[in-house]
Amino acid sequence: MSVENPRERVLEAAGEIFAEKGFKGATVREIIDRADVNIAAVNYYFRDKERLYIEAVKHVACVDADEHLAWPRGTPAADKLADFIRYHVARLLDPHKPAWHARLMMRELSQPSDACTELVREYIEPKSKILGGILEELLPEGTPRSRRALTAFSIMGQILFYSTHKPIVSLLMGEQDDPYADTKVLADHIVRFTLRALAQPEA
Amino acid sequence: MSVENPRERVLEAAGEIFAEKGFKGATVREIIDRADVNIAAVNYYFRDKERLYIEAVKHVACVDADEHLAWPRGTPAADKLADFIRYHVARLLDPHKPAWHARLMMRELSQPSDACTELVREYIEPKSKILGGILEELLPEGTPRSRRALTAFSIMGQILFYSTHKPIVSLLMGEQDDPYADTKVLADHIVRFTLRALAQPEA
Amino acid sequence: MSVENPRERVLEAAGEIFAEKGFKGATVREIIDRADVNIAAVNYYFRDKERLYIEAVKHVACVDADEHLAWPRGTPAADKLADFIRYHVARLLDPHKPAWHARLMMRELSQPSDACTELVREYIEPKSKILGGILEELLPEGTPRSRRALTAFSIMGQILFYSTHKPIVSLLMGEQDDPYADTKVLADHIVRFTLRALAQPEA
Amino acid sequence: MSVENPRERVLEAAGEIFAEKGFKGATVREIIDRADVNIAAVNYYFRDKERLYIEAVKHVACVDADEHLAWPRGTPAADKLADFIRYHVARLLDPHKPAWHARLMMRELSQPSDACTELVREYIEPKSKILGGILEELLPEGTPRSRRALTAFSIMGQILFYSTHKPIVSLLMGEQDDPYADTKVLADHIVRFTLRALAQPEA
DNA sequence: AATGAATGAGCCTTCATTCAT
DNA sequence: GATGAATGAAGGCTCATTCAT
Repeated sequence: MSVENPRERVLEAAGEIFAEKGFKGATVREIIDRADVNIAAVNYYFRDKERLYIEAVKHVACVDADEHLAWPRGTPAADKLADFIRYHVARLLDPHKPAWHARLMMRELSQPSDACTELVREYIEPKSKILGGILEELLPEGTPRSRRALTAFSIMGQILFYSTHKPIVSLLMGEQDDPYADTKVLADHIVRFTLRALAQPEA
Repeated sequence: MSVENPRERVLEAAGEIFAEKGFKGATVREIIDRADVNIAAVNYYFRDKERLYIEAVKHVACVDADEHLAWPRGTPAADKLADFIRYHVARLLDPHKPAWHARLMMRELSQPSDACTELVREYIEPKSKILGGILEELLPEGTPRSRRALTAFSIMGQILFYSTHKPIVSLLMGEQDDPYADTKVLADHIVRFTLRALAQPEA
Repeated sequence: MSVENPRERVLEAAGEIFAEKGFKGATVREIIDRADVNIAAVNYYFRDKERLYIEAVKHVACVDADEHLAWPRGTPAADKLADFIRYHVARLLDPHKPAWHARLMMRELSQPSDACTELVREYIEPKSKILGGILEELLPEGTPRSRRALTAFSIMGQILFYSTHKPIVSLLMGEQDDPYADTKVLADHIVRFTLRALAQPEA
Repeated sequence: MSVENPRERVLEAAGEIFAEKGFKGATVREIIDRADVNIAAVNYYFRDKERLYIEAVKHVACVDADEHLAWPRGTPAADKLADFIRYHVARLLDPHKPAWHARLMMRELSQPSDACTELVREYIEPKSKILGGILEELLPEGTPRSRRALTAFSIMGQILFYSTHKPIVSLLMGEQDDPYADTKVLADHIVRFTLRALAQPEA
C-alpha cells in the first residue's frame, strides 16, 4: 500500500475492500482511509464509486496479466498441466499472496457488472487459452471443442472450489485435516485426480 | 409468492432479493414491496434485517432438506455416485427450479454470517455424509479420511463451478455450445470424468 | 402495582414511567409491560397516549388529595408551619415513599399540558390554602396578599429545591455531608431559617 | 440566530428546542430547520443527537460563564448577598434575556446526562464558591460547612423556584399580582427574607 | 491539482395506533 | 369486554457526492 501514486493507492485499497465486503458493503470512507487520501479523491479520480469499482477490477486484471506461465519447448503436457494446477492453487490459497485479487474476481463473476467482460478478456481468457492448449495436447485427437471446455471446467472447478467455499470446507473438516494448512498436498491431489481422469483414452 | 402466510411471504421475497443483491445491497423496502406487506413487518416478525437474512437462509435449507436421496440395497456405488452428481446438477442448474436457493447459499458461504454454521449442519453435512458413504464403497479400503474428503471436494467442485461461475462460462463459451442448454450432457461429463479418476486403484 | 383493576394498574405504571422519563421518553410498551396488560389496553381505556398522561397526572392529584394535614384548634401557627414543612420534606425526600408522585408533578409544571390546570386546582391549591392560612396567623396583620404569597414561595422554594435539584446537590456536596441522608436535619434547617425570617416584624 | 458559523447556529437552535421540548421531544429535523442547515449537519458536527445535546448544554455554560460577579474590597457582606440575589433573579427572570438558557439547565439537572458533571463544574461551582464566600463572612464564625451549604440552598431555592415553577406561580396568582411583572419587588423580598433569617446570631 | 466542509437522498428502525376476532 | 397481529408515519443516522477554495 506504500505506492507513491495516490490514484493507484486508491485503486489498491478499493480492490481489497471491495473484495472483502462487496460493492455495497464497502464504503468510500473506508477506502480513502486505507489509501490515506482525501475524501474527494474517489470522485476526483474516478467520478463515481461505481467507476472506481470497475477500474479496481480492471486494475487487478492488468496487474495479474503480467505474470506469465510458460514452459520450454518439449515439456510434456502432463507436466504443464501439473504446473498449471499448482500455480493456481498457490495463487489462490497461499496465505502469503494477496488472495483478494482472486476474491474480487469471484465477486464480479457472481454478480457481473460492466467490468465483467473486460475481466474475462484480460484475465480469464489468456489463462483459459493456456489450459486449452495443454488439453489439446493431452486429449485424444478429434475431441470436440465443447468436450475440451467441459474438461477445463472440471479442472478449474476443483481448484476454485477451495477459494469459493473456504468457510464450508473449514467447517466440514474441523481444525485437524485442514486442507489449507498444506496447499501442496491439496494441489497434488487435484493433479492426480485430473491426470487419472484423462489417462484412459477409451471411455 | 402467492403464499397466504405473510411471514413466509417476507421470507421468500427476502431470500430472492438477498440472493440477487447481497445483504447490504438488498433493501427492506424492496423486500416488503415484493412480499406485499407493511414496512414494519420485517421488524415485527424478525426484529432485524440481519435476523431476517439468517432466517431466510435457514428457510431455504429447511425447504430443500425435505428432498431425499436414497437407493435400494445392493445398488452399485458407481451408480449411486452418478445419481448423486446428476441430482445436484439438476438441482443447481434446472432453469425451472428457483435458482436463488442455491445462489443464496453461495453468498452465505462466500461471506459467512451466523447462519453459516446452521446452514452447514442442516444442509451441507447430510449430503456430505451421503457422498462420503458412496466414496467409502468406491475408494480402496484403508483410504484415509482426509483423502476421501479431498475426493469429495473434487466432485463437488466440478458441480458447483457451473453454479458459481455461470457468467464466466457463458462469456467463454458463447451462445452455441452453451453448457446450460443441456444439463444432462454436463452431468454426464462430470460423471465420466469422476468415475475415470476413481477407476484406477494404483496411481 | 398489584391492583386488580387493570385500568388502575396502567395508570400507576404510566405515572411512574412518565415521571421518570417524561412524556416522549416513556413508551406505551414499557407501560403496558409493567402494568402487565395487553398492548391495546392504553388505547382501549384512554384512547390516547396523551389522554393517558393527563389521566395519570390527575390520578396522582386524586390519590394524594386524600392525605390530610390538620391540627387541633389552638395549635400555635409556628408549630403548624414546622409540621407543614416537615411533612413536605418527608413526602418529597423520604426514600421509602414513592417520590414519583411529586416528580410527575414537577415535570408537568415545567412543561405544562392540559393536565396542569386541574393539577393546580386539586393538588396545589388545597395545600397552598393551608400554608396561606398559617402565614395569615404568623405575619403581621395587614400584610398584603401578594406579600404573603411571596413568603409562601420562599418557603416552598426551599423545600422543592432539594427535589428539583437533587443531582446538583449531590454533586456539590459529595458523599459525606449528603443532605438526603438525614432529611430531619434538612427539615429542621428550613424550619429554623423560615421562622427566623418571619420573627422580626420590622425590617 | 443570525450567527454566521453554522456549527454555532445548530448549537443555538438545539439549546432552544431541547430546553423547550426535552431531549426525546426535540427532533433533529426541527433543530436543523431552525438553524437553517442541512439534515446531516448534526451528525457531521456532533456525531450524535446525544452529543449535540451535551454540547448545547456546555455551550450555554460557556457563554454564561463569561459574566463576572465581583465587588470592591470592603463591600459589606450583606450588600454582596443582596447583589448576588438580585443578579440571579434578573438573569433567570429578565424577559429580555433568552430564558431557555436557564430552562435547559433545569432540564439537565432534573434528568442528568453526561453533561451534568461538566455543567456543575463550569457553571454551578464558581457561583457556589462566591455565595459560599459571602456566607462565610455573614454567618457566625465556626459555623460548620454543612450548615453553610444548607443556608446557600435555602437562598438558591427561593430564587430558582420562580424559574422552575413559573406555570404554577402564574396559575396561583392570576394576572394581577403577577410576580414576574416586577422582578425587583421579587428580588427585594428574597433579599429581605434571607437577611432577616441570617440576622439573629443566637438560634 | 487537490482539498474538506457541507449536502440531501435514502436507509433501518421504533412507536403509537388500529381492526378483525 | 379484551386481545394481539399488523400497520404507517416519522425518527435518527449513514453515505456518496459536490462545490468553493
